[in-house]
Amino acid sequence: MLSSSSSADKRALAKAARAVADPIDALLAAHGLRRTSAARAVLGCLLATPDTSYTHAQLQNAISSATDVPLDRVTLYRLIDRLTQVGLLLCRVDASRVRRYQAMPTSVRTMPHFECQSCHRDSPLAGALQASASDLERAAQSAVEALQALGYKGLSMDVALRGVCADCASTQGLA
Amino acid sequence: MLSSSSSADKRALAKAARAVADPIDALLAAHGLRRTSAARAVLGCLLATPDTSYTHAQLQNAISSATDVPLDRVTLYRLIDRLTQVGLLLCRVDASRVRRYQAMPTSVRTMPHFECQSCHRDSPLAGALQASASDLERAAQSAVEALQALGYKGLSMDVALRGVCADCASTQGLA
DNA sequence: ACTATAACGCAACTCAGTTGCATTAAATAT
DNA sequence: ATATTTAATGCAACTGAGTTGCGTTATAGT
Repeated sequence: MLSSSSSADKRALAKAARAVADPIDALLAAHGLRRTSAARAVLGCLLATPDTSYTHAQLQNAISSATDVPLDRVTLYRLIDRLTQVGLLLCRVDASRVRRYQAMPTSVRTMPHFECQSCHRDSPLAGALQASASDLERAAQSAVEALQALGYKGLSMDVALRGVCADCASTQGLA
Repeated sequence: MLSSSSSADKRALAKAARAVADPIDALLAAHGLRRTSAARAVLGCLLATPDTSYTHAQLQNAISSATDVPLDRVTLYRLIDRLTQVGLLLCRVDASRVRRYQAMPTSVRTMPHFECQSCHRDSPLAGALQASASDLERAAQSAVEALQALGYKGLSMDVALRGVCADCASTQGLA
């Protein structure tokens, strides 16, 4: 009965309450991670800006300016690793070889992009390609669903076109 | 007439003959690059193994063991850059942040692959995903054609799925 | 053959990410 | 509630891929 609950019970209840109250704490607990201030800060920052990816440096900067205590470079690297391994974060390597992290998207959004091998610009595919892009997206969706049926978790798809853009192709000696 | 041809003419003819005789020399010349032994070696190696990508280290190793004179690290980096910029090579960054180079494919083959964020395995999508994969391929093909119509050259598409594979998902505390 | 310049080779450097180890703080057991 | 266990932190030193500067060599055009 309630009146006889021990202080241990009270603490457990308080913890559970906090975990339920804060969705971030709940997520951390659900994935077997400790609820540290650093983890809360990082996950909070990334969940607040879905579809936005940060490099390690950008993330460290964002955290440091938001909180008073800046967290260590290496600690952040390891924290990110943990969050990624349990499927809370999505990590990809961009064209300039740096990793970019973002909150794992809930729905599968595919934004095909083009990387020029000559000028190294990375542009989203839009305009004339809208039609093909939505075809791609539909195909991607069914691929993802197939994988989910196999037990895969936290799936995300990335479609990259590479080549030489029209600008670079015309200003170069090309075959 | 032939009997009056200067030595300069002879050399020019010899060059032209060699360029025609050797498709690699022809490619280099057509893209405004000098026909050096290093360029011939690299392009030859990559054209001999289409759909196979090499890291810088693998390429340097392959060249060095094939020829007697090993070429400099930096020289190889710059050579690769040139070949890529003119559209002869395709460059992509793999999951472990290293660049992989291969001869620019002639047709658009899309081989969707999956990168597990936990075990970091990179596996081609096959089996149950064959259907979705071919859908993807068809959609990719039309996107590429649209870009080609806009003047883009040497196009290639890369479809990457990321997430946590079934193995990792089951052996982890997951939500 | 002569010259201009692209390509080469070496040394030193940068940048993203990693490893080892001692210390601190969550989570769990007493 | 305190003790214990173990995950997470912070620091320093390291690694590995790729880059920059610069003097030298070899190719392309005269």
